[in-house]
Amino acid sequence: MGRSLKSADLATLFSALADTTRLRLLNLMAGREVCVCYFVDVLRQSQPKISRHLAYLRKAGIVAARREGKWMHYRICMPAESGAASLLTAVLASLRNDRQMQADLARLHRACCAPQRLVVPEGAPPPVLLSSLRESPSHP
Amino acid sequence: MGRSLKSADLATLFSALADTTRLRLLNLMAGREVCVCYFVDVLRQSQPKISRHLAYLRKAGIVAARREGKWMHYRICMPAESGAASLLTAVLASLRNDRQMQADLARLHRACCAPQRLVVPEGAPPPVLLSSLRESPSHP
DNA sequence: ACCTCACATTCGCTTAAGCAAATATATTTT
DNA sequence: AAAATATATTTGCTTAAGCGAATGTGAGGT
Repeated sequence: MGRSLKSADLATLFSALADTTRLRLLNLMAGREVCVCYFVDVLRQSQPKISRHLAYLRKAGIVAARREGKWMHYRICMPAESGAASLLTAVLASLRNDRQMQADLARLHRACCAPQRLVVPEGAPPPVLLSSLRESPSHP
Repeated sequence: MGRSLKSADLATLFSALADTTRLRLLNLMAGREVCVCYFVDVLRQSQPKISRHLAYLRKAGIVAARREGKWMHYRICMPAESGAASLLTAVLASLRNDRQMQADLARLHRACCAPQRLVVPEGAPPPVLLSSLRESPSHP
């Protein structure tokens, strides 16, 4: 289990969660690894905006990135601190009750399974359920 | 049970939690009603600063106030929305693992039980465990 | 080498948060 | 009614967040 909680860490975690776009991104990443182009397609927001929020999450240490050729895959990276980790888990559970979050997930699944309706670039690697992968969080 | 979650509400909740001073205040209010003068004494921060953060929590709807003569008592007011409520409960549980939060509670108990060491005004009503009280949240 | 694609970062701007210091308000005391 | 007490709000300032628009970067394709 992780070190004892520092309240400053908790405040930082909550700052990272205090934005609807970032919550939507985390919701899409719950249990899977997602390529940036899917975020842009599903949330219908500009690519720089998505990238900025992903960078924010990365700096907060709750998301990790993996490069695969031209594509960048993001996934949730559970905080080492156990209290923070269980909180984040509770947050992800709460998100599942939100209408918009459910709609986002539906849109993500449509993007993966109905290639003809894609705005996503051809050949983009679809989201993959988390199982493999054993890398350290990227801190650029 | 509360209405279905709106992600905007969640982001607002996290904004309210994204500050160490406010987390310390919430920790002190966990399970009891506390008079402002105790916050000032325990946290050793200026009275206007404490009041500002209490106002922030009140506007976010997670804290309610009750007046008793000169004194104002604050208490946690669980959000109607069930997802937000269980999240807040999880947060309060996490706070209990924090060293500083534990020290704050110890200081609060000392302030209540050792009147000669008080910086708190004479005759200030001590924190009371939540049981009675049935008022609507104050939205000034 | 050059070009394109997928993504990241910077710039300029607007808005909000946080602070200390000062001031205002409500209630009790005298 | 005046003074004192407990708390709240305002003011002025600094810092950070969020956005769109523009620009930079790294990997593949030709």
